[in-house]
Amino acid sequence: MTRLREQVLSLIWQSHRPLGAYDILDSLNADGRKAAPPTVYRTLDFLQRMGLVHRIASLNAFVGCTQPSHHHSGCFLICETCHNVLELPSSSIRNAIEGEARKQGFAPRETVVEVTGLCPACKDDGPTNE
Amino acid sequence: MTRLREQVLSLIWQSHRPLGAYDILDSLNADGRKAAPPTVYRTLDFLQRMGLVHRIASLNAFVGCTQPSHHHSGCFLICETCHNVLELPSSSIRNAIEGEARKQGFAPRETVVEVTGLCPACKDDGPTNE
DNA sequence: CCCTCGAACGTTATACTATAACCCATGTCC
DNA sequence: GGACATGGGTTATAGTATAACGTTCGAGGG
Ligand SMILES: [Zn+2]
Ligand SMILES: [Zn+2]
Ligand SMILES: [Zn+2]
Ligand SMILES: [Zn+2]
Repeated sequence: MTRLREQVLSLIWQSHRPLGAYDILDSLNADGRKAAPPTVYRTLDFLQRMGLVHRIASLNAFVGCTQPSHHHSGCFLICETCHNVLELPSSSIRNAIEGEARKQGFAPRETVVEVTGLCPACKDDGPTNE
Repeated sequence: MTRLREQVLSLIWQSHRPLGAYDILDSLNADGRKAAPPTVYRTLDFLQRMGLVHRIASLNAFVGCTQPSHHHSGCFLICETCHNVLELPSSSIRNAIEGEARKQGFAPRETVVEVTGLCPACKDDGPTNE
């Protein structure tokens, strides 16, 4: 864990929404570091390999993992209004999906599950607040 | 259904792999049409709204739907070697996921399920053929 | 018939996301 | 000290997507 990696991880943890790579880049540069895109993407790759960060494919953005203890593909509920993301403990869902895949003779390696919709707060608050 | 839309849909159907928007763009232009990116993206938006085409978020690419009769989010098995994609009839999986989401008070609208791995053919053929 | 309106598409420019390729500094092992 | 691996800076470029505006054409109403 280097200073750069800590810095990026901390940015991701402090935001409760997914961060784009260029958001992170801007924060780093605002913070005095002289970074360019490859720096950020390399760091994100590392954090993903460590299981500390997930990429949200449908948003091109990155979130901290809430169960970094073991490697896993995540399962995410993404609010379209407030943009908060909830990571579900996904093992049962993933098992179901990968079971279905194996039934087709397919050997799963990585599974993306991303549900977009409205979180409890935004669902109840009606269409008033964006 | 206009000529352009038919043309794009036919390109997508003829390819058994996901096509990138710029692949489609190149095909159109090779075919005499003078198209630019917005033309392609607009057409793809339309075809998605019609339920004829799905976007694969983890590939930034588009595939034809195999059950265009009713609107649905797809559930895809994506081979990392041959790049073929199989769309599963996903209702049971989607129900499970969306049930889990509702348990959290979340109102699901769209669900992305994308499994990458090896298809039956590539799994058995070993690492020989790319 | 002429007018209005909206849909489809062309056109230009630009934003956003990600990677290639190369360099140098530092640390470890022999 | 030399060989090698890792981290990260630097420059350039590739790949994906949208904003904003203009033109054409056809449907429907006066
Ligand atoms: Zn996680
Ligand atoms: Zn919300
Ligand atoms: Zn489908
Ligand atoms: Zn395959």
